[in-house]
Amino acid sequence: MAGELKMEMNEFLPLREVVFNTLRSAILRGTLAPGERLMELTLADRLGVSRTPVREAIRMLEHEGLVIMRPRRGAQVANITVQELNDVLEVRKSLEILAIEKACERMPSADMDEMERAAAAFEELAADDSSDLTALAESDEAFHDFIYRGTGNQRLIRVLANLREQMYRFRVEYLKDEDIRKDLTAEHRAILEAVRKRSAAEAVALISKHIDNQQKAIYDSIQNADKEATRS
Amino acid sequence: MAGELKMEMNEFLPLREVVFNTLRSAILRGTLAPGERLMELTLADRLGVSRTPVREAIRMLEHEGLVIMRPRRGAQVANITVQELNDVLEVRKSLEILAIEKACERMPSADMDEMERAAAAFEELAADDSSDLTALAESDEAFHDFIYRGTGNQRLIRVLANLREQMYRFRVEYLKDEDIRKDLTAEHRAILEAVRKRSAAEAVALISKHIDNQQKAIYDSIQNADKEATRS
DNA sequence: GGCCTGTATTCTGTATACAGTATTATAGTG
DNA sequence: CACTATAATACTGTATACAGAATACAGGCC
Repeated sequence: MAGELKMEMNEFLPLREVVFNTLRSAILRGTLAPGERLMELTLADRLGVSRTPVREAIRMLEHEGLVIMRPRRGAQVANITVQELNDVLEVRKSLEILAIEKACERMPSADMDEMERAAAAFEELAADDSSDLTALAESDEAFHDFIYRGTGNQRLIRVLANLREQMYRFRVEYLKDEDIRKDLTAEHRAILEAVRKRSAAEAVALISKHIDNQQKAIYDSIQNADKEATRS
Repeated sequence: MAGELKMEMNEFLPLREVVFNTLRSAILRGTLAPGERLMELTLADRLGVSRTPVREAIRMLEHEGLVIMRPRRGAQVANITVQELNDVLEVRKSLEILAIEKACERMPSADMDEMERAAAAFEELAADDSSDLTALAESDEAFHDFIYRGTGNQRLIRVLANLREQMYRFRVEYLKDEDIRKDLTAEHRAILEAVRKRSAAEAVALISKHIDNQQKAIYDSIQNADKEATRS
């Protein structure tokens, strides 16, 4: 917890964004553990900025659901419960289905070619055992972003992006397994084909399966984590 | 636009909340017009507070979608386009359907009795021509809140509440028509019965209709508003 | 020994000050 | 008269200061 917070420098971004990104990735990679208190002055000192941008960054994190705030008591890293995970996944599944339906209707054919390239890029990374899991996760997200964007619904894009963030902490876990990675590439291919055919029914079935698999993988990884925690 | 911003005083609420509520209702009731710039110092002076809580309140409004911010240029009251309204309603309909399904599964019978009372309260207000439309709108929302809560999904509750907020500016309009009010009470009754029977399919059909009607009513009221604007 | 109370300390909430960027107004030039 | 350059202004972004609430700890009391 005395982990080194390295500012993700970027000359021309507002400080609050830089602080936000820094804290966010610290939470997601566990440098800031769930339940840990986030004190404005401490963080400000450690990051070499004043309290103001830290404060604003913490408020942004609260909206992402990564931090919870209690009035006059400050913020602490959110401790995601299984219940909350279920809640998020329930909403997310419903919206992923909406998204793929609308994408089947509305996505321009040209964008499908780009989507294909995204799928190919993911496959390449997934096949390489040595590749960085974070990069792999980002590539997976890039693929799904094409579906989101295909809906042409800005609000839907925003809500889905936010819901996905809630699960960042688990996303890397389920990519470790090589079998899962293989399944994922196959699923991506199938989804892509369904969208190309503009067959909403088929695409919905596929994406439902895709989410269910992901959900199951996350639960498994939580189980394992619990077991390990018990052992030690 | 030099409208009087009266602070909604509340001794023990943080100032940012008070400012947030004040600005929010000013936007929703049109005291602050769409497109109008929100300048921190000006607002702070007018409300008799410093820039800090104003700043935080504006950030909160941004998340509600009532305000848009451009870096280094400040904030202005969001100008909702028909496109955005469509986007919100598309997402909202999908989640209202999810909500009623889950409510049919999960709502405790005891809560259904409370829901019935909420429906009755709405009917009473709706029947009285002289009643306050804002109060009526709130009563309508209270009814729907029971559905949301019946899902037991905290995240779903939050997302739906936020989406509903986006349409506050229009909500009063479509309650003015007495025929619509009558339809609404009938629809509420029917929904309630379907939930009591735990008949998800029926309830979904009803709520879809309910949302579609609302959507149509809002479009009509926009049309009328546009016509009036053209006339003058 | 356990509980309560008073005090010290730490932290948030709010106000204010300062710096630097956008925007607007003004003057000068072709 | 238009158009550019420059200066003034107005605002946000960031830092800092101050006040009061929450917490922790110590000492007294039962």
